[in-house]
Amino acid sequence: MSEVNLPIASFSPLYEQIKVMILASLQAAEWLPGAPIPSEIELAARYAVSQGTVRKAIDELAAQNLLVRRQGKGTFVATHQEDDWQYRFLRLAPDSGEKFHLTNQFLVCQRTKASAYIANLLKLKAGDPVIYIDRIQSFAGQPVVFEEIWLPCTRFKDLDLEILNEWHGPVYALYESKYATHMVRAEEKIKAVAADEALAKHLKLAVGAPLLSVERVAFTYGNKPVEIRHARYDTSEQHYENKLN
Amino acid sequence: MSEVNLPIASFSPLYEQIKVMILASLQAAEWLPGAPIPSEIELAARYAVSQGTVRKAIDELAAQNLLVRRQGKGTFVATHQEDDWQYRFLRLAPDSGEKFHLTNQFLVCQRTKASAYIANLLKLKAGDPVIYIDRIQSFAGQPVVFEEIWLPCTRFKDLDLEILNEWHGPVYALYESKYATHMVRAEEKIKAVAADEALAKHLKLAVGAPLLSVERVAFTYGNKPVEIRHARYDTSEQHYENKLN
DNA sequence: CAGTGGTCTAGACCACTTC
DNA sequence: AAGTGGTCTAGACCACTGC
Repeated sequence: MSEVNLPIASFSPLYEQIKVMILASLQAAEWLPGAPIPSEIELAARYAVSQGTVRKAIDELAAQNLLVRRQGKGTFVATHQEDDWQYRFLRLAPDSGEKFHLTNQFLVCQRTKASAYIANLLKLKAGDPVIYIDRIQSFAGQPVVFEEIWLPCTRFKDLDLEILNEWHGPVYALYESKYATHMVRAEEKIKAVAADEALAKHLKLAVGAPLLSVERVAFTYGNKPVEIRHARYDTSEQHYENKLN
Repeated sequence: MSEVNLPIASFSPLYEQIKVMILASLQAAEWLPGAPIPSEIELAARYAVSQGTVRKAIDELAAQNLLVRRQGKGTFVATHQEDDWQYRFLRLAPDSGEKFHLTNQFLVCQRTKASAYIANLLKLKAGDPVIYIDRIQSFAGQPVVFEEIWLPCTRFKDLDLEILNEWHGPVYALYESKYATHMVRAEEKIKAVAADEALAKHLKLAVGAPLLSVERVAFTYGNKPVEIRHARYDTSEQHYENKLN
């Protein structure tokens, strides 16, 4: 009867607490994407723990792709602006195996009110203002992707068609450099659907042609959803790749 | 001019060498799926390194899902026979969110010669003997998945329809318990296709209905491909889920 | 209670980058 | 040469499991 009960939250090792503090600094934009964070020795001093404990915390954050370690240089905040991260979330690849350069064409960028469905995914209220975007991506002149994007207006205040069409590079790099929003992870739900008239026209296919429907919710720091995408891929000459571990 | 040149393979830390040795023991079936490997202290003694070095090696193998750590109990060889791993590679989920119990019906299990395509994926020669399997998986009485499977005859000598239909549980658990073959990872290529007559009949859909085509290559230890699957999913009431990190 | 994995430390030294 | 991350060690102690 001398035991302590209710060990509900039980036990949190030091390095977990340090992960939380580093995450807080990332979320507070104390260290920006692409910039180095303090060295392990400095962080160990700041948090009054050993270097090994800081290492373990950083190791786990690096495994989640939030930080990037570079031996001899330092540890950096992950960014979508680096060459090797440009297409980090793109799983579409040409069947031929050649390298894939998609060109962007933005068609629409307008303010609307969020439907109940979109509001729910973005954790807004139905009717809250959102930005709605349409784009087509082409490969070797052929339209391959038709994509709809929804963003909360609050975070992407002045975004418009001109900004989009003048931007060269991944959209997630634009979000980072102009809207201080770094995408950390995403979830996709995939179905096969038949092209309706509008889709068939955009992708230059027959009505009824099978398309891959990919719905994505993308999250920033703190598991905050900030972008919804609904893409349709023409998979006649390309495919969606996935690795299972 | 006194420097050594050609540091091509450069440097391999101790824990990497230990990973290689542990992998060798796994591949040699010295420790079987589900069984515990020796304790960290034993391994440290065996390899004449510190416990910390063994820990790092095991940590990385556990991160790749080759080993499973259980505090207080030991470290175990990963297996598809555990409850929580039953559907480790299944990414299909019902839209409703309810839990997904698929029932299996095997239609065909016969010996053939590998086509050039299949042989290439399995790293065999065209014409080498393979087993060809058809199955249908149903959810709540509705057929949802039609799947073709190719296996090298050498590894799955006596596999037949009776064995398949008497087996209750995941196919990968069968491979483990009867054919000493543990699947480590897989790669999938996904497209949208239209149902042909045969598919439409199997899945009780109209000809031309959009289906998700999922081609999988599954690998055992040593990156050896040992199974090809070509599935077609009816995604009208379910979807393929993926997480991007 | 003994045995397992898990945490944390302090210190030595190595590998890589930059100046 | 100085600064960074990376490896390795030895030892103390904690948390969890099962006998």
